[in-house]
Amino acid sequence: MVSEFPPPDDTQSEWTIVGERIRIARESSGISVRELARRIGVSPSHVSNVERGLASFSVRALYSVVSHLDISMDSLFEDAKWGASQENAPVLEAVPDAPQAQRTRLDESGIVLRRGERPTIHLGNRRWERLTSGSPLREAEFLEVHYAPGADNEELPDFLHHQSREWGTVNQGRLNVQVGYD
Amino acid sequence: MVSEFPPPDDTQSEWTIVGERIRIARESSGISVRELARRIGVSPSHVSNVERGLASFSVRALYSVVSHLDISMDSLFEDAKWGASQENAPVLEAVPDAPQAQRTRLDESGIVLRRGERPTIHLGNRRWERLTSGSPLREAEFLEVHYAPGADNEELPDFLHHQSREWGTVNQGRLNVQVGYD
DNA sequence: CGGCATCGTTCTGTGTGAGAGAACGAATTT
DNA sequence: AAATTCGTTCTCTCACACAGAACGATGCCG
Repeated sequence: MVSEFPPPDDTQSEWTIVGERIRIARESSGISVRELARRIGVSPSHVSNVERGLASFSVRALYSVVSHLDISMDSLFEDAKWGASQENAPVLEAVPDAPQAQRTRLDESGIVLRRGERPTIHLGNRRWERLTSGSPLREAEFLEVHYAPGADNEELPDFLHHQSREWGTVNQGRLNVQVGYD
Repeated sequence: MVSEFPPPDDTQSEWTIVGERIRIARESSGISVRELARRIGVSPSHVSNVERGLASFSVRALYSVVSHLDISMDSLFEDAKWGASQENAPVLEAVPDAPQAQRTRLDESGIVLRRGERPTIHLGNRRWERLTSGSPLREAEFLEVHYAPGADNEELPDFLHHQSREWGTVNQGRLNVQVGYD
């Protein structure tokens, strides 16, 4: 058999790492290839091949996998192809009395946001201070919110209802929270 | 043409909502079907069909979509099939002086975690108080951490290096942070 | 008005890869 | 030594992820 040149196959590296992560997650759960296959409704051979980067899952199979292994889809693909953002992150020390040069690098990197530099939104009797730099669209936002006494969110327009999860701690005072909306 | 019985097609509902969300994200970006198709390397017709739930993306196409639209994979599938957890969430008021019955429901739901009920981990000269209930594996953790003066993380074992992102605010004192590791 | 883009959509058609299923050797267990 | 169970390695096939052309609308410009 005449073997063709191994095609550049830029997806191979991607699926290889995804497969490895699935294997890690599966073994962490302490279940076998066959058991996982049974749960997600595919053949054991297929699971085996995917985990070794020789095959790939369909979206519905992948969805089933992450559901049963209780992991997130994004965690499987994070830094798979582009990323490396986390990998070769520079090792920086954010000590308060660091040399000026390093302080600047840290500040410019967006890793550290110092008080007084916080992007702030004033909404009537509320004040929102963003505690992180970077895009507010993706990932997460981290906010410090100040409500004036008696302030409320009643007049929130509908389009500010967003699909996401929120965590919060009350540092001072007393907060009435309505969970859910109709 | 003899049309077959429409198959139960339990994936249809799933892909329908995923398609809708892609459409919303695309239109929010202000780009056309053709433009998105060009960027992710598929035909415009295919994008159109996927957005209307008549076809589905491969994993690599989907990965390309979320990369270009700057959204997360999980956001596309959240509550798509199982969930509804967010949708029909009960509307509850967590007011401090609420009737006892409602207090109990809120506490048991895991939505509210009151002070004194926090799961706490003592690690030598550090104290970690979890501010959320629920599984620490998935999603996010929200912690209040107390370091004794001079305490550090030096002796952290390797396996505690985790793939995730962390945000933090320093409420009191002075904290030396090392970003990245080798 | 005609002409030209560009929009999203509707067809028909096809190549590939997602996945099945049987059989394998190696460990365990009885 | 028979019977499980493990992960793996084959071969084969059918669905479906996609392409590509053509469609009717809409809008723009002279």
